Amino acid sequence: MPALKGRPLVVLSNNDGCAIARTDEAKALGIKMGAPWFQIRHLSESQGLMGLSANFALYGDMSDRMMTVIGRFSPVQEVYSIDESFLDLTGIRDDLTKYGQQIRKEVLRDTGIPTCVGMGPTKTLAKLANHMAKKKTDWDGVCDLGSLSRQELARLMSDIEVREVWGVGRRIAKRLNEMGIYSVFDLAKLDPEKARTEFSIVLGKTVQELRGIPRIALDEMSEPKKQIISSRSFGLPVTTLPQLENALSEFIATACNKLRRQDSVASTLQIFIRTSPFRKDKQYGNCLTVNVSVASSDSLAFTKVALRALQQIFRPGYNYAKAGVMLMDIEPAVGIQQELFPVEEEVEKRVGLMNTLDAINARFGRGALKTGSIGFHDRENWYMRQERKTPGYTTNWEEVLTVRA
DNA sequence: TCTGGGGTCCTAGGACCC
DNA sequence: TCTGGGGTCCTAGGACCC
Repeated sequence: MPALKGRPLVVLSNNDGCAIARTDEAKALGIKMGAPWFQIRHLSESQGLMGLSANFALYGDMSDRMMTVIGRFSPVQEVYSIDESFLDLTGIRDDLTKYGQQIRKEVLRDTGIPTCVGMGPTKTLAKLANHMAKKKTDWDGVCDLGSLSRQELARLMSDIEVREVWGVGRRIAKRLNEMGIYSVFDLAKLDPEKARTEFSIVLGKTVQELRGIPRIALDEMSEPKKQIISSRSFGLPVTTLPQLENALSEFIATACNKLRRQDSVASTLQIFIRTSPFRKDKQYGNCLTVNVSVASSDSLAFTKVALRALQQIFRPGYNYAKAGVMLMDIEPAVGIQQELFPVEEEVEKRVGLMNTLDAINARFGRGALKTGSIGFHDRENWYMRQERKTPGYTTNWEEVLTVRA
């Protein structure tokens, strides 16, 4: 939102629970990643802090647009996350720093999104370069490590904490610190073999990547998911079985839709329910994993299984705070049932039914057509709170951005 | 009152096999 | 008294990512 530029602002998680994205201005107020909104809300009066509910449909759409623009700059692109993408720039003859500037310019022009570009001989170094591009305000958002001298690179790497390296999390950073390794440069000097034996294969690769030896391949094709999760924290405590049935049915619908979109079937379902670990109430949580005899992506079949499983683990007398489903043992849909089993008319009908369901929901909006177990009422009782949501400027006809001349 | 959601990879250890 | 060796598969849990 260009109009909000310069304001301290955070994007809030589901239920407006905690801050999951912060502008520099918000960071300057000392707001940590994951800070609960109720603890920082007072800053809205005193410091002009804004908190906005997450609007993932909008972010997903803007991300697609941005990735399309970036993809114009290389035949080989890996979309790594909602806001990051790797490009193979092998063979680019132009000055890479200028090339990076061009990428930034076009993304800004076509989507309004400000970006930074980092270049290096490995993915880990490119990520590091991107980090530098963000931090060094006089670099205009682009950093090509190849344009730096060895000494310059060493000096810059010495100034960055090892925790910033891609693949080094809190735990590993702590252990590295205990060995006297504090900066990125320290880590790059570590013997990769030692990193491998004393930590893990993964860290061994990371060290080699920091030394400029590619060990993490560029994944062009996004692989189909191996597990699909749909879960939510509830807006209010949930106590009854019917409410949980509604919620689980909706999660199944979401998860199975994702499964069908990647042309897969699953043969294992896990469901879970739990109370809030943050409350002083008596606690209960449980999960149940069920193998189904025939792998499918049938929402109705999975709903049945989920509701039966729920009956087994549900205990009355608790304030449930979260529930979810996970689909596992996922494989491609093609040829499984058809080859191993005679195609039953019933199965074919079901596949047709699911296709129709998806088509209707794509056209008339999510939830236009749904199973009876999801229900029409009670949703307010558990569905997430989103009191501070921005309009779906590009994803909802009612909320399309209009410009007045 | 109020604390997110969705993923991946790797490893160790147990079950089981011949 | 002595009690093999080598392998695979599965699962739970830990670590990381955004």
